[in-house]
Amino acid sequence: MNELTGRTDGHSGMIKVLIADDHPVVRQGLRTFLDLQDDIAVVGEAGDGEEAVELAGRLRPDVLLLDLKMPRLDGLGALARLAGSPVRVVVLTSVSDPADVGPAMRAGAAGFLYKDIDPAALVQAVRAVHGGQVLLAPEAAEAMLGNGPAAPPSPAPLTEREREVLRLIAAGRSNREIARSLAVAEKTVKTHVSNVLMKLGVQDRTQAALYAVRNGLA
Amino acid sequence: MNELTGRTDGHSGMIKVLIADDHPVVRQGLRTFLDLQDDIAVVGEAGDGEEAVELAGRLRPDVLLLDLKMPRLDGLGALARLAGSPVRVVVLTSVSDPADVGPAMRAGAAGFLYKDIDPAALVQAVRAVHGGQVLLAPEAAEAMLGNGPAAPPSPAPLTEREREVLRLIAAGRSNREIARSLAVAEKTVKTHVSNVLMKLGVQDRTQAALYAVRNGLA
DNA sequence: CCAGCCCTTGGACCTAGGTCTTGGGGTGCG
DNA sequence: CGCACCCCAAGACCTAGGTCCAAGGGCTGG
Repeated sequence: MNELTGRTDGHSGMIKVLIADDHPVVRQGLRTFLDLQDDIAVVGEAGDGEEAVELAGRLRPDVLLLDLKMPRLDGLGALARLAGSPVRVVVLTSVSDPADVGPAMRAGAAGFLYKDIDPAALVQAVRAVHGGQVLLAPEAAEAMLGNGPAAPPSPAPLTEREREVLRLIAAGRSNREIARSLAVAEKTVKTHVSNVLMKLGVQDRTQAALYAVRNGLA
Repeated sequence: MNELTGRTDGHSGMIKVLIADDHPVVRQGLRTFLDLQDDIAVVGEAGDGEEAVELAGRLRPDVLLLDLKMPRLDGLGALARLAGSPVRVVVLTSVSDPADVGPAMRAGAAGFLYKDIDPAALVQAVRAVHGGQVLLAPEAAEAMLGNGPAAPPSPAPLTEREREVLRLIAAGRSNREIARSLAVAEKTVKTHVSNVLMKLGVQDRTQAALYAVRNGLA
């Protein structure tokens, strides 16, 4: 929409930010600091993931600063529910658990930062993410690279049989039913399913079904 | 579109029929007989489920006469893949296996008949189905009623927690992940999932996910 | 205060789903 | 011809998903 000047002009380009953290003082701190920037407007605060998802839908912020550890619904859960939403989500966590990085990025986060970040850098980060960039704290980046390329679902071509199986998965059929429909052993179907999962880069049949319907392969 | 006179007029209301059966002589028999009717036009023939799905998409018939036992992809499989298609599918089977009726109807069949049907009755059936009716051979009807009301997903209300779990299922998360996100034990999640499946009237998480996205609960 | 609902957890149990590995049957190529 | 490669199929094996059953705590309304 607008260029990446790192700073949009006065009023029309205000970056709307939503803050989600279960700790009120953190929210307050972030809010007052971010509001000082004349290109950023904090439009809301959420105390848990549930609220974050709800407010993200209503307030339509450009950027969501999201804590991971929260009651009711945590950051990862909220992230999952925001799939497909236009909001740019920046995970902002205190505890540095490398195991969270992969799932978060795979779930569509646009950034992964730690709370010890320099405030000025955070502001820069918000602008960068709003501009379309993805950015990771150094430690997070390391964690990502460590466990391999998590998100390269290289469009490996499916074989005829595999497409067939995928379509039936997307129709909600069980392996047994698929086997009957294709007149092969259930074991065979499992093999095909396994290959489909690998090629699509997903972990189970449910994700495969979702993938299929979203990409019109249904 | 047109009234249910049981017989649409001359040329504009021709009922386009596609025949799917792996036995050529059966196809030939059906075709010649149906083509004698001046309100019915057989627009194509398929020798297996694969072909049936393909031709249904290309020829856009009004009615598909579908055999169950077929190579490559059987009737049930074809039916599953035609979900959402406007084609009215009439299952036309030779073997009378009551166990097939439920799945077929649940998969969206508009009719379930046996091949020993009186030809004149078949023609009537094609017209009726084209007119929007659903009809079952007596034996099929019995089989349906026998195994309970297969398709009354009475919209039992989900509890707050259950909706939450459903949304996460629809996001493709595993029970373990959902448990982490909601900060509860995995067993708890399983209980919720189980309840959701029951209330939605589906058999597994994949179907639940599909249900959720289709009904906008995602 | 008790009844009833919701949420939670646990244990025991069974089955569907997935992974890994192997082998047969094409087909293309040196 | 022999080799390599791919698709399909299938057996052995392990794990996640789901069912059934039971029970305790919190909240609400009669």
